[in-house]
Amino acid sequence: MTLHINGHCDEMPMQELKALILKHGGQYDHYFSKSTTTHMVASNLTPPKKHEVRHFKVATPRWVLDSIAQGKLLPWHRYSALTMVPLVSDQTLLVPTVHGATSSGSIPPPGHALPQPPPSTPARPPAPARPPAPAPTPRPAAKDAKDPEFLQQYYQHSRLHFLSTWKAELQAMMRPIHDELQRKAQERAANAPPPPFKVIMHVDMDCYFVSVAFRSRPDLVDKPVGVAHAEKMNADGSSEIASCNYVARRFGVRNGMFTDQARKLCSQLFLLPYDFAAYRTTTAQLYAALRDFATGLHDLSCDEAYIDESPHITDPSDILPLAHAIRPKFAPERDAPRRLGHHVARKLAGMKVVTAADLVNVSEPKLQAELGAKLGETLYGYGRGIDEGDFGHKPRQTVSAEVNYGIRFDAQDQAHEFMRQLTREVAQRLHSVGAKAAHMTLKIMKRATDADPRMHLGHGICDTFSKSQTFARATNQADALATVACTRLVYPGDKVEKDGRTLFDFVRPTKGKKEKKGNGDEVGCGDRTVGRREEPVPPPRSAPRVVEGARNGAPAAWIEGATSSTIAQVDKIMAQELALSVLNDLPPDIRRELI
DNA sequence: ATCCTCCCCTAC
DNA sequence: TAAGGTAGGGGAGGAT
Ligand SMILES: Nc1ccn([C@H]2C[C@H](O)[C@@H](COP(=O)(O)OP(=O)(O)OP(=O)(O)O)O2)c(=O)n1
Ligand SMILES: [Mg+2]
Ligand SMILES: [Mg+2]
Repeated sequence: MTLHINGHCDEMPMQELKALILKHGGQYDHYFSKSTTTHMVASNLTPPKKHEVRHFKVATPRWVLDSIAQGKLLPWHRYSALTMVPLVSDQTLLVPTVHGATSSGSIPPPGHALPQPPPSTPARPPAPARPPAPAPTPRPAAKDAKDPEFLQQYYQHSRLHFLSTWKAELQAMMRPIHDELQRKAQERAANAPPPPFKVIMHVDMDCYFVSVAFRSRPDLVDKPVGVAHAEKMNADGSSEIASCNYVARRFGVRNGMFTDQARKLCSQLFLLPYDFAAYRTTTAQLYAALRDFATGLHDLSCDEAYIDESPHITDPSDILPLAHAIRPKFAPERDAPRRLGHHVARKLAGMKVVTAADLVNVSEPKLQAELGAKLGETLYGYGRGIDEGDFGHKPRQTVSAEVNYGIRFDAQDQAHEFMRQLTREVAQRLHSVGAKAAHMTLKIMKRATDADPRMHLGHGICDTFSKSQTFARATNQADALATVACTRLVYPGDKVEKDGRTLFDFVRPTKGKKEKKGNGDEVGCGDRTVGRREEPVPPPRSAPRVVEGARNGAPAAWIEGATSSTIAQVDKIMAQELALSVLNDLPPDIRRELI
């Protein structure tokens, strides 16, 4: 059973109550979750709050203390914290509990029952009533990017940030292993005939985040389950499902779907929380295991890798047995096809290409005309079993930090302060990989006029703008990056009188496209004014100019209002020594020009 | 031709 | 009570 404590309770500090619950075999939800919380514990609820939670099982802390003291689970309704509210008759409205029980007063199976004091640890006697705990006043959650704590909190909770940064860490971690495998491969090539077949296996963990969550919730393996942040219990909260298991997929639930939509498809869906630390250790285990099977290893993501098995294969019939050996539950029918993005898939469907086999029916020029030269050629090859994709690692070319959530600035200094935080982040990452950048790009997303105003903290429909600049010298200094971002790529416009709400003003505004995600085949871009070569970075130009730009014919020299997103990206990163040596190798006249 | 800048798209 | 990041491939169109 899983309890959530609402507000503070009169009997004892919340932390102590929580510790008691955990100690005696209960689970604890920091946030109430419709799908995992079985009971709520509350001392004093305001009438509106009572109304809000009237469909849930809400008991007083005394219920927990008495149950522990008596060594058995007492019926919660004797301790209901909702006595002022008439009991509802429609119990079917109750969300599933961890045990699937929907009737009130259900007693969980013994294995999960709250009172199970181990003989060695006598139950703590019920705490005597005390005065209310001193107001714990934890710092309120940072609401949006105006809050200086926002960035850190956001990163702690963003799964996409986790995926991306963990992938970069993985690649760094794998480099020595990769080098070693490469060395062995060269040795083999020198001493033995090349393998008759090139066999690359694609290893991908099933519903990764959910599978990790199952380790602590084995009771749910047969249920439809997703991993997502807790939703607001009341009404309209919804969060994105990072991963869902195959039971849930049978209902149509998908990774990346929002919980409100998912629940319409599958009302019994259970949602479990993230556990980023566990993903890390599990991924490390995965890669350690794969290294022992493979003669080549290409890390793709936290749950996925290519392994080169060519030397182990002398005949095609060896392939499946080997795959079975590597993964006992290997299921050929689940072998994922190459997935296509929305836009490409639509264009292909227009050519009557739905499966890979259909690709043989389309000529290469036709594919190239529809999809671009490169992708057309690549897909033409795929249709014929040709994949020239290389299996190597390239050094990283860019480092970037980007936030498109919680961006709600009212004034320019807020926006600039946030830019300073982002550039500081980029500088730190450069330092951590021992690199400097020779180029920087700033990207801004501006909320489109037709964006949905009810949007919570997401970015919604936006126009995007970007501007980049080459540095005279490569740098990894946070201050330098911040200066460039705030004064060279973007600067406070002259027309700040606009309610004091001018936020960013592109030195050279460009016309943006319609939206970030979604069907992006509107008009192409254009309207680029002259790009004259920028001066070397420090010192910044003293007199920035305002340039009129146009989007759909309207003057658009500044961006105003509740804006959206920011990215600070540095390009052409290089080892520190290299940056200097390249510079020193330049002919003196060019060098003087740069410095 | 090739490079550069700004933009789009994809994957996890 | 949510947490739409991040890196890379690549194209259009102008500059060189
Ligand atoms: N839109 C997405 C897609 C994936 N992920 C995370 C959660 C996934 O568990 C993990 C791995 O992604 P996969 O594409 O491999 O998806 P799963 O492993 O969840 O499912 P499958 O069994 O189809 O591989 O990345 C995410 O947060 N958001
Ligand atoms: Mg997977
Ligand atoms: Mg995967």
